[in-house]
Amino acid sequence: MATIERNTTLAAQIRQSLEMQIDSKLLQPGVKLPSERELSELFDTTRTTVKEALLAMEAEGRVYCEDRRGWFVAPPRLIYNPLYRSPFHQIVTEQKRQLETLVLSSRTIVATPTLCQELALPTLSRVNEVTRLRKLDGRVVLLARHYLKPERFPGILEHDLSQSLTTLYEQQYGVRYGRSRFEINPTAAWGEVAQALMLTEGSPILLISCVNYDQHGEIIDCDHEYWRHDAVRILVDSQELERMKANTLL
Amino acid sequence: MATIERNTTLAAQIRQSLEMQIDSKLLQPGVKLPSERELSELFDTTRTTVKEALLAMEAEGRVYCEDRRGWFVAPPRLIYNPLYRSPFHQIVTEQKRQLETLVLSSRTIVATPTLCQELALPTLSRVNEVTRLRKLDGRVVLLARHYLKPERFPGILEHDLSQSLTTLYEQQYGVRYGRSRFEINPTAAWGEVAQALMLTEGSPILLISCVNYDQHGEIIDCDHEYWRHDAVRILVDSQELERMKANTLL
DNA sequence: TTGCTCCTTTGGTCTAGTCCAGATTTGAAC
DNA sequence: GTTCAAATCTGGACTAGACCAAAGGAGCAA
Repeated sequence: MATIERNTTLAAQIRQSLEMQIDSKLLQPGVKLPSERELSELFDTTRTTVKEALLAMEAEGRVYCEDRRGWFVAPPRLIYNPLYRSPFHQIVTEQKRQLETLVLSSRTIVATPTLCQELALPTLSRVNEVTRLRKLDGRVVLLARHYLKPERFPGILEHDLSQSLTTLYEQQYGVRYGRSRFEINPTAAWGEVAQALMLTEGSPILLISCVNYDQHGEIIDCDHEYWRHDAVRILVDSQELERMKANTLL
Repeated sequence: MATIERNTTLAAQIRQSLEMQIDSKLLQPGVKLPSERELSELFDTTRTTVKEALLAMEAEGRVYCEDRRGWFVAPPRLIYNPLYRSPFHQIVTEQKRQLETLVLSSRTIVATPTLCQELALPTLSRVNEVTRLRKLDGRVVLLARHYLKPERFPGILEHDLSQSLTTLYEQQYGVRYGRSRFEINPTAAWGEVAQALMLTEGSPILLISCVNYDQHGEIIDCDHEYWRHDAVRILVDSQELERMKANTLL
């Protein structure tokens, strides 16, 4: 009766073996695994097969890979509610994690057609773009690009953009978040995004696009958030919106 | 127009080449690509390299693979709002797509610890499990498992479960959806899930877990939805909740 | 038509390498 | 200590195959 159908493939055995090590805490989150070459010797096989096992574990979010640096045990996912527009720093610290923000660039650009549509702008409008890289407990997990209307936030690019934009909006411009809208797309990382997230070109990522409105229902800005897919779990509760609204009205 | 950028890698060239064919509509959504062997001959390379290109395109949602059947051009994603609990059939037809539902199993089981927590049940409770496979324009895209409290829906397993559960709840039991809560996890497909979705073990998928409440705030049921990641785009608008609530109150 | 085999095609799994580019480390010069 | 170049280590890209299992089609029989 208790015929445990052994997963026959070699890659599956490697996977099980590594998972046991992780589950038993012998391999702690963030710790580097032995190199693909070492693992292939250890399991008496080739790099190809080891890689296959690692890719499947990566898809599940058990391990992650940093380009040419190695494979690591994945920490627990950050729980994230894109509707809940509180300062990101707060979300992170509430979960007892540590956040680090790097401003990669901030400039004024001509909006792409997609952007014009998202921000309800006429074609060839200029927008401010702020690109920031976020690290969770020292690990790069998110590349966020914010796009804002220049006339709405004059001179914002002169401020320190490594702090919370939410706070900056409110304190410097008296703008507060109201409702918002978001979209989630599982997609692949290319070019700058892949580089910044230390991913190989074509790796699967999660793209979260938010459009945010102020207390008067006017569009404030939008974000394109490129997440390492193993680093996040999206959670949305329709009841939480009640609380949010209460806060906004205060 | 069609500028072939000199992306260095061979896999990137194959990708660009295939993408051009798709973009130019020479390869229509749902059409089968030549086999990996044929492509490797065509591009004068090996299956390994062709596969690398295809995997990257799959991650992006441009193509998809069905286990031992071949590679196909991916149709547009279904836009889906997990908070908006209208009959799934309706969501699909509104987007001019065709839905097919197969009931894979319906039975009473002992709830797993996770399930007990989600449904706020005491340990070792029994729940009804309904497993359904959904096809979009003939293609398998979603495996959904519904878990419901038996005492809440006596004899429900005797009904035709290929129709809308929302409608069945309302018409047979007078239960209507109120608020809900959902979670999105990018993860990997194993065992039955992989088989049902015609995926290879360890392929990346999207797991959407919903907990649904009735008009009185009592838990009705929960779903575990295993989506082919290329088939769906999640869209949530906090304003839409206003409309929803208005509907519920009527 | 229905059911059944058998064969072909397909991707899945795996071997055993090679060469390359970027990241890291090491160690010597300053 | 600091700086910088060289050596080493890592995964990325790629070759050229092999065998396997499942899907699908062809053809035959009831």
